[in-house]
Amino acid sequence: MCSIFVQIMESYQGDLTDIVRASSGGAYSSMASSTITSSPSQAGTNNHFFHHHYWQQHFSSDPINFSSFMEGGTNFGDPFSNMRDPILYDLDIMPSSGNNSSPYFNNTTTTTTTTTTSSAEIISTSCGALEDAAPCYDANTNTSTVFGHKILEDDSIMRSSRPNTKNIFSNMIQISPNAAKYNSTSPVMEASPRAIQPSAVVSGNMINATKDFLVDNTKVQISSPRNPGLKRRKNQAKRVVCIPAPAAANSRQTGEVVPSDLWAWRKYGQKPIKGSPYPRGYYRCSSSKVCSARKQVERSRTDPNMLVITYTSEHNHPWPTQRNALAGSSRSQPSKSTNNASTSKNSETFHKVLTVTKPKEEKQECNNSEVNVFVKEEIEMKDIEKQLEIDDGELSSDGISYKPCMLENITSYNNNQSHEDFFAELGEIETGPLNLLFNQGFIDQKESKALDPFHLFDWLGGGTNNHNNSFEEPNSMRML
DNA sequence: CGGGTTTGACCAGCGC
DNA sequence: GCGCTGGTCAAACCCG
Repeated sequence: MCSIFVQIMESYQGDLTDIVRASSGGAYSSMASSTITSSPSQAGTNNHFFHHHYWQQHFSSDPINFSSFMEGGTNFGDPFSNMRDPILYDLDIMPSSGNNSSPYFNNTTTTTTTTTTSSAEIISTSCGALEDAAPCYDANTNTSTVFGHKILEDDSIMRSSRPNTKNIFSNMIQISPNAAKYNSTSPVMEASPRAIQPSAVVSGNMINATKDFLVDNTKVQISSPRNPGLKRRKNQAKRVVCIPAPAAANSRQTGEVVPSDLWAWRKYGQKPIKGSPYPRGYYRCSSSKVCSARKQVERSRTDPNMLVITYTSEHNHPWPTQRNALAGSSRSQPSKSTNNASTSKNSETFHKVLTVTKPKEEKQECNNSEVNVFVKEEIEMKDIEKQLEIDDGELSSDGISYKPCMLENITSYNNNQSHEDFFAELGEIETGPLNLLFNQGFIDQKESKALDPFHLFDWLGGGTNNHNNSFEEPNSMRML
């Protein structure tokens, strides 16, 4: 079972164990737990259905999206940084014609926001979400799936805009507490790794941000090394991806096996972590010297078969368009053995769980049988936590722990609409992240597929580049 | 030679 | 204030 968890929590300390709370219970994750563990048949069925149809509809005609998703779904890259997770695409805002007409995206680039949101704002807007939308109550499971919407609302605070709330996925990936960083009107485009502040800008926002960065690169501010401000990124937004560890076929003797992605990473450190027999590797983006993106790779303490990849900050540049930009990553690429059992397993189903996890609670590790892939979005949530503690009695039952929106809404679709309707809507999001990128001026969208400017076919097709020719599609991909 | 990794040292945040 | 811990630096080295 492949599960993707998107979580928001405070000051994540880099241990995946916080994440898994969502799947195994806890005061703040009972809803998520109910879906993952208490309703496996339903979830599995729905997700299998979703997976199968989604792949067929979404990727069969779009190799770029396909490849990007392959990275996220099976090759375990970092599609979550700059590429919108196709599953999380907002069905309403994604322009079918690729004209970037979405007001949502426009808002992300024109709204100046703050990076902090008071608990009152969060809670009140959450209530607003409940009242206004409350679209996802599932009588069968006695759960409400408003968290995605909550995030939407939270996010909308920062955007001074409220997207259409029809879509269930629209907000899961739009967690952008620092979206304003990339605002073209921002006085300074913080681009230095030493100067940049944490950002959870993701996907579409990032694409826009990339544009802004390119257009307005005079705003780039490069600070001197040894900027003390980055030593501890307490407020850093992080995403944690837990994946099955690829086989160590081409790992170096002492190196960790780091799954490939479309970004070029350079390892700059490795540290033994207290309490863990496995070291943590530190990587930074090597595509751009001013890119602040970093990731940490370590093995799960309790399940060495799982890799925990923590992404920090965001890329401030497009995907590397030159193969040589990926050259360095070849040394740490997984071998063709990525098509192992667990990988194939991952592709069978999808779960997406968006939940709030109370930090520093008892931790649990990835459970390979339950969770193979999950993503956690983190933002500074101290205020939220405070409010949660205050309102624990009320919110723990229906306000904080949120059942996975995707599953619930799929269920809703199952009940109220045909699958075809649901996935027909998904089909509207066929314009993938790269297309968005193209829409931002990189290339004409209509030509994107033919031109394959990112050489994704080469990467996926076993070309000479050793970065991705190690990729072998999992069984589930062969359905296509 | 240019890119990567390795690894010890340094530094800052945090808890006591 | 001190020690622990984690994140980063940078020199040395490796690899294609």
